[in-house]
Amino acid sequence: MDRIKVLVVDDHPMVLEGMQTMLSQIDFVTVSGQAGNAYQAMEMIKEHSPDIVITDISMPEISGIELSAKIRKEYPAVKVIAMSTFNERSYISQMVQNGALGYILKSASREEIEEALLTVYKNRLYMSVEVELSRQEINKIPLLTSREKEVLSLIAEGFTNTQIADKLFVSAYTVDSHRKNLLTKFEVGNTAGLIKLAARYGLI
Amino acid sequence: MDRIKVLVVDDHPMVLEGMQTMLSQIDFVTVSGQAGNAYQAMEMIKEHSPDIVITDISMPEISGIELSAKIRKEYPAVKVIAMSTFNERSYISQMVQNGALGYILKSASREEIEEALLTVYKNRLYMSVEVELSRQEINKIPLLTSREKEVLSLIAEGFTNTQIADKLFVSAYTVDSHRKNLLTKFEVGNTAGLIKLAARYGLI
DNA sequence: AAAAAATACCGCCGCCTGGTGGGGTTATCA
DNA sequence: TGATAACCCCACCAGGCGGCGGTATTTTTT
Repeated sequence: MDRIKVLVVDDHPMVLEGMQTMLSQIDFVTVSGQAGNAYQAMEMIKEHSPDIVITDISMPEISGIELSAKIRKEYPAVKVIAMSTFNERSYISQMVQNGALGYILKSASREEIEEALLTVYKNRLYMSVEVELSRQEINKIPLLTSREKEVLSLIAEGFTNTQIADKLFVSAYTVDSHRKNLLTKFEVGNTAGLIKLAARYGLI
Repeated sequence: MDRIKVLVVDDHPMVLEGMQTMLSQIDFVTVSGQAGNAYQAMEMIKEHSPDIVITDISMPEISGIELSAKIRKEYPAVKVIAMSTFNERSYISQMVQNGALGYILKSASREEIEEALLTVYKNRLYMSVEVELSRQEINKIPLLTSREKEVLSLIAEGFTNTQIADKLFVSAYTVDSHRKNLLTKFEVGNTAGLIKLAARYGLI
């Protein structure tokens, strides 16, 4: 097998250097270059035609998501692995929709990067374990009605049942019912637990 | 001037490698080692006695904050620079309280790391520009006593005053007092607002 | 000695929690 | 087409506990 040519894209120099070092320790990989933004990345692809592009998601100007779409359009043979921190899980589906074949976290070990590269090279989907785990957690996020979302936001802002009732022109009992349904859906026993989960899921 | 001996601590191998590479490009720096956790870090300090330790904040088991406190206690001559991602700014005040002299983000450039090292080496405080900008928000984070942090965590997990009292072997009245102090310190009117702010500040 | 933290207590008001059910809309199917 | 189910929004009640205003002692820290 030929060595896999990899291009790394990230606006953080530290990550760029770290990835470069880690990739150079893998014997079947040749790093064909580094790019600090999407423009540089497109140029490097044109010049070096890498097999795989590993790109950060959140970058100024053009995001990794847009870059991925651009690559798929102009260079469909080039495979994309998306990379992010723990806190950007919500982008996973967007990346996959835009043609990314892999998804890893910046905390990935050398072994994991190796596996991701090999899997994606064979044109198969790779998801890091942590991502997969958090995907299940995402599926645990209850489906809320629009009214429930409304009430949840107001509770989070510290309003009481009565105040919320006044704002929504309904009885305080009604607000209370919504609150209770929220507690049931989130499987928590009181407001504190509710707000904590809502914050974790990015709902407030 | 002798070369500054630097130890890097981070549980993400990619950051470790990246920082190592970037530091090796600075002529007045010698990297005296890498550590993947706080235990390794303490051993390396004992062995190599570095001038400066650059440590990640959020690490499993022992956090960078605790590590910083430990270093100040056992090796007061060793200076600490804290490092985090964008999303963990709330820890800055805690780090400074625990003896860190500098604070940089993982997106720092080589030049910025250089400046941070030189400043801290002279025993002066260094804050990266991005951090400085958000410091005003950080100053709003109330200083909590250890007991208050404990109670806050338990409230966030959904326990009632009585349950918390049982866990801490104190009266429910006491727990209530702590709760009231928390509400006052956070300037909120009820538990919902308390948990929301605590979550935003990364305290729970 | 002074300040801060942790502890403990009282009483009132009302929000919060647990349980129950009615009216309206939509979807599906016999 | 009428029946049934599912879901949402709304409403009510009883009781417990939280929210909130105090006061005060003991322990620890500075």
